[in-house]
Amino acid sequence: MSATAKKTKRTASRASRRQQLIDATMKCIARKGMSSTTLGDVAREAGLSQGIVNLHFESKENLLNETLRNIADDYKTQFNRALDKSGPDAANKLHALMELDLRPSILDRQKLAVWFAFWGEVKSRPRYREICKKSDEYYDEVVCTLCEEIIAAGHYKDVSPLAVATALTSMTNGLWLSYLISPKRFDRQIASNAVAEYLHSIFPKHFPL
Amino acid sequence: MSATAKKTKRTASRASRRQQLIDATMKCIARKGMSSTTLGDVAREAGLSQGIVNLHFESKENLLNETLRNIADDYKTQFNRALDKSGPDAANKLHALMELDLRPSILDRQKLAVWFAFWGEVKSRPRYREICKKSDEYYDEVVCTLCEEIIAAGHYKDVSPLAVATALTSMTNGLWLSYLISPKRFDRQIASNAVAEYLHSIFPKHFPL
Amino acid sequence: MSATAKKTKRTASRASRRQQLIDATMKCIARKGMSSTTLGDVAREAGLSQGIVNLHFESKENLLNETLRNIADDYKTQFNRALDKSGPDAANKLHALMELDLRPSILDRQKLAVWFAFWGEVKSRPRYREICKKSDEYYDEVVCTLCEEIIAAGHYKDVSPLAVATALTSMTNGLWLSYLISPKRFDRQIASNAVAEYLHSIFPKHFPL
Amino acid sequence: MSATAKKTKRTASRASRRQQLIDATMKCIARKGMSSTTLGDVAREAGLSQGIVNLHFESKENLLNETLRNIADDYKTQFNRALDKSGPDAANKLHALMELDLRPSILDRQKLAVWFAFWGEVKSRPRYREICKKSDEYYDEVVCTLCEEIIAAGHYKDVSPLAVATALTSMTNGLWLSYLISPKRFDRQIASNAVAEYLHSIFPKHFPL
DNA sequence: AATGAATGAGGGTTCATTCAT
DNA sequence: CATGAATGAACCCTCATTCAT
Repeated sequence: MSATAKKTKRTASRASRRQQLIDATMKCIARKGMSSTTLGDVAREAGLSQGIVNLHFESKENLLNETLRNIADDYKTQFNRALDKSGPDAANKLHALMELDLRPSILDRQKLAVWFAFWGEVKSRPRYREICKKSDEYYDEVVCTLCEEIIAAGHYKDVSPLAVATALTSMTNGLWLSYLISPKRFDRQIASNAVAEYLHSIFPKHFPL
Repeated sequence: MSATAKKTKRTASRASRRQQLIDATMKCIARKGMSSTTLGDVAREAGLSQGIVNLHFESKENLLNETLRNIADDYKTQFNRALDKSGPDAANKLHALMELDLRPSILDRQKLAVWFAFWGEVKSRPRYREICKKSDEYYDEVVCTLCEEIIAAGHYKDVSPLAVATALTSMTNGLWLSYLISPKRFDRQIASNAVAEYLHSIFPKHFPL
Repeated sequence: MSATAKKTKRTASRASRRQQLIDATMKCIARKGMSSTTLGDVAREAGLSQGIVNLHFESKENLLNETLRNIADDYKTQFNRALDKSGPDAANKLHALMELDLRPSILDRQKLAVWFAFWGEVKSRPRYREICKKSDEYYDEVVCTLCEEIIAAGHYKDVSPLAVATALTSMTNGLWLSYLISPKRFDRQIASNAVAEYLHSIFPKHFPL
Repeated sequence: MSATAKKTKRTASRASRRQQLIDATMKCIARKGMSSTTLGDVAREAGLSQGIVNLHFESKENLLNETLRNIADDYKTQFNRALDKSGPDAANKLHALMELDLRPSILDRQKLAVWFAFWGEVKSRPRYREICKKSDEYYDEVVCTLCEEIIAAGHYKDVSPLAVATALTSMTNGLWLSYLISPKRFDRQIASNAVAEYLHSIFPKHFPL
């Protein structure tokens, strides 16, 4: 085996070990909450030894930052894939993005617990905000642009693309919260209807019932 | 001073000390985050001594529960007041409730930080859910009922009250999150417009632009 | 009421309050152990308020010293009474003293728990030793003198009064320990027999079976 | 080094660290008393760090239980060795056991302080009783059986083996207390004589002066 | 790279003591 | 004399971090 190959393998191994630890972190946060999650818990969940997190992440703070980055990247990937897979039509794309947020791979209680765990600390930890800032702005821009296109195409009067984008984004975030807090009362169909009804009432031509 | 007066005073004093500690707790959570808030921080914030929290709340867990209950009661009071103050008209009431959630006394970054701090742990601490459950159901019912009344009054077809209520509640919750995460990008006017636009498009007769 | 009467009454009241607190202390030590007994426990047991012990005893250390002194005085009183009540005969007196240690007023698990609680700390708290020293020496001397008288009266050969006194005192102390540790296995009759058999075997003429 | 050897070494090391901490605990109890012994004291005495006790014993309670078990095991070992080393003769064995309790390795003020520290709390901590129960019953049985054998062999009339066993066990326990409380007044020779004299007077044929 | 024993700072909590009432 | 709220030192315990293996 060449030195390069070796190095490659070591690197790969290192990356997968980091991912393994991040996965364990998310499981722990979902199960025990952020404030009760210890590095020992994470190591145990990963089936590894006590000191392993510091070995791979230097500090707990860093592990948490990377965990947030990981979940944010995960979302971004799905967001872009949803955008790509849907046809070129703006309404189609917008609908796909809204539905994405209700898909089981996103509307997943474990993942939501992690998101809200970070949001719960975001005011006191600006770093968390920084990690998500760019993507958040990107999502807003995409949604806003789509709205603009639809408004232009449909000649909708008195409709502010920014207001609609704000409403849509807020709505899905709020639905996440509902599902996180009371999963039993939550009904994915009703949530979907709520979004659909909203889109229909704002853009009736593009979103027929 | 009579015995009754004494007792009343002692009781009042005890209650106010508890409130003082709860206020300090909220400030700390907002400033340092839930996972970094220690009882020492709370005591210092309140200008009192180390052991004071355990003296009045027995445990940190209990302090946190009471803090959540306090902020939930605070919201409930404002909710009911908004309901009472607005006229008897359902649309009026609904509008008042939506505006309430954007009023500075509610859309306050410190309070939101506290709300989200608790929501961030709600999955792993069912107690938090229990504390809010009843009020949450009450709010949902009120909003849903108002929607039903408006739908009946306006003969709106194809509008599900539950879907609208869900959309509205989710929207304000989502707006809270936006404001918490990026207060600078948040624009209260746009938020207000987003809600108004939605209400107008769903119930045009009741919510003219 | 005259000033003197008042003073007398206050003094008496003060003494009885101290006794009340000492009694509460003994109950607590018996129930919870010395290391878990707090001044709060004592005050609660006495049905009084938190700060009461410091008011009457200045410090916990002082309360414990006085408690030991109290239980020691109590024993001394009973010891002397037993000595007085029994006839003038030395064997009679010796027998009375031995039986005293098995009487329910002495062989009482609560009292024993207190004695042993203090003995358990005696090595590290010389003050406890000092409190009991004089009486202990007095008891030893009395028992030893009685043995000497009996030996002289019975012309017992090869019997050391000091050794017998030591054996007797140790025996009753050891029986106390047995009763404290395993009250169910302890049989007062067997204990009594053990002492009687010993006395008989050493001083057969004075202690017939 | 093989995996087995490693494991063995790790295990051994772990066991010796526990023993080191137990030894430190006994020293602290003897020096400061049970109620003043803190985990910090124990760690300092062992020359290790604060958290070390919880690392190896989980809790203070557990450390104390293990300390008692350790001292009880230590005694049991010496008891059985004394039994084995003495000849097959019952009187010999009984004498060996009595002498054992006066040997410096047992009649050691530090060890006695530990024993009495636990006995001082035994009423409120049934666990302590449970830890010693089996051995205590074993000792009683052994001593009682030896007495029976001697009684049978010597045709001693009117001698209850249980009473003698009780007397003997109590006596040594009582002697321990004397030594603990007033080591200066205690005379090992007198103690030994007291026991010898008793054995002689009860079983004259088997224990000549 | 990985382990896990060890560290020690800092957490929640207890409690002897003080003090205003 | 008595109360009980308040204090703050010190306790037990946890846990992020280090380090020898």
